[in-house]
Amino acid sequence: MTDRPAPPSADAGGATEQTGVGGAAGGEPATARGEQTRQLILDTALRLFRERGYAQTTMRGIAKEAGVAVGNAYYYFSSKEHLIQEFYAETGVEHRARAAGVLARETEFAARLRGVLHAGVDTLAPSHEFAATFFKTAAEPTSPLSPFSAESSPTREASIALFRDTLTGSTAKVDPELGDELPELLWLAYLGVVLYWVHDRSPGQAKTRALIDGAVPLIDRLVGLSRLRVLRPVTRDVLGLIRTLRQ
Amino acid sequence: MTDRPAPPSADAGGATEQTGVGGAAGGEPATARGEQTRQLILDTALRLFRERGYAQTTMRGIAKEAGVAVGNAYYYFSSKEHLIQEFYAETGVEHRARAAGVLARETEFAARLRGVLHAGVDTLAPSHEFAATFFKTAAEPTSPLSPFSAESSPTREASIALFRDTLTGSTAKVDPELGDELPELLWLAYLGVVLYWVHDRSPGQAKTRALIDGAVPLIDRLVGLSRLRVLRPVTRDVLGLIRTLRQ
DNA sequence: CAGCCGTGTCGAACACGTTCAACTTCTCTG
DNA sequence: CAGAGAAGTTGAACGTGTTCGACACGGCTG
Repeated sequence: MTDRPAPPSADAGGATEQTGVGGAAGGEPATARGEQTRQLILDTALRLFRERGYAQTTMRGIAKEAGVAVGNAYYYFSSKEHLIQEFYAETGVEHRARAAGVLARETEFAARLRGVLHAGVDTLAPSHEFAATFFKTAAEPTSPLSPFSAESSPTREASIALFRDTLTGSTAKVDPELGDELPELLWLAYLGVVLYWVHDRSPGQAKTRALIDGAVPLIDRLVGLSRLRVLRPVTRDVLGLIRTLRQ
Repeated sequence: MTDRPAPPSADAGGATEQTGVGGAAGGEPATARGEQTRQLILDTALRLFRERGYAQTTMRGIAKEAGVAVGNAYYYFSSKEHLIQEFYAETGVEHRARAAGVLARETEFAARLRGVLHAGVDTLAPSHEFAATFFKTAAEPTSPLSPFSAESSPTREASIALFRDTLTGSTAKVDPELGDELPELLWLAYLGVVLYWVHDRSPGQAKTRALIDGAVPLIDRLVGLSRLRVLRPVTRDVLGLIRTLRQ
């Protein structure tokens, strides 16, 4: 069980890059062979996560299933948690792809926002069970997996950009001062939806759908109202508070 | 290092109860000796958590420091995480004690709410560093430590009751329909404050204080507006949505 | 071609949370 | 007072995530 013959990989020649970024775990592989192994481990891990759940999947199990040694997995991913970072990235890409349709079709802000939020939940849906298990990791402030962390920055910025598209591509007329902050606020609202979704035990997470359908008109109305003269001071206060709180 | 003489505890006689609730970990100790050991382990654990942080504190370390065997700790607390449940309970009690002063003094809703929220942060303040570390555990939906879990029910209900006091003891006139739900909503807002506090890296968590001071007037204004005839439909919608979403 | 070195790979070893079967201590029953 | 049985206690052992020193591969320089 401990011995294995040489890997049967009939690998195709070798594109040889010599970047030498230095780091191991976390850095990109420098050779084609490395890239291949990395992908193999990652695919195996995400598959097992979905099949057995996060906690039930062991690093030894991943390594065995992928036909490599445990240490090899740690050469590419500095921890079990870091495998999730890749899950985030994949999810983000698929979210944008799913949202593209609605964004091309709709021009009303409410319809666009509703579509983008539903697209996000659609993307996550197949992973609900295992997402609930690992979610706690993302909640830890010091974790690199926190949506607010520096390491999550690329995924986060991409997600905020999606909500910026949602807004700017719409016919909504927004207080320009609010318009600068709104994409980030919408992203925060999306995080709230995901937070609710993770805890949502209703069949098919139907309640999360209800949350989206109920909250979107409220947000839409609120955004519209923000331009009213009477509410300007309130808008100002809220924006001021938000700017103070941003860290 | 492995041998220890008999514990020096000069224990005072024995009140002998015979409840026989059955369970071990989680159930209350049946004898005075048990109660004493349980307290000892708990005090040691919480002290070490604060001194070294949650992750850096090992069960072996707790046991050693308390002068008991590892297995003994598991006789009283079914997991390391369950030690946190006790931290919650202690925190809740202290929160109420700290809030009592403001609630006895103030009659305005905004002042009362502000006082209660600050009291909560005051209570948590000494544990900021270690709270951030273990916070992730509470975020996992399936965890008994989740503030929404059945096992957290006593602590949760007590906390909601505190916010009910905050409201009913005030001079605020609230839409009665909203009044029923508001305490729970305020508790949710408090969770939001704690969530922000956990991520708050500003010195002395000053930004969390700013959040409270900024958000309380907004909540106060919102609650007041809810009675306006024009906003009744909106209030209705929001309440309807909340009722749907409650799980 | 020899040697070097960066890249990739291995698996034993470590510390941890947790379990469990055996043991001790204590109290109440007969 | 004997002993049964509950309550409490023990520490070795298990499986886990993670580390680390050693080794293999392969292309480049001399």
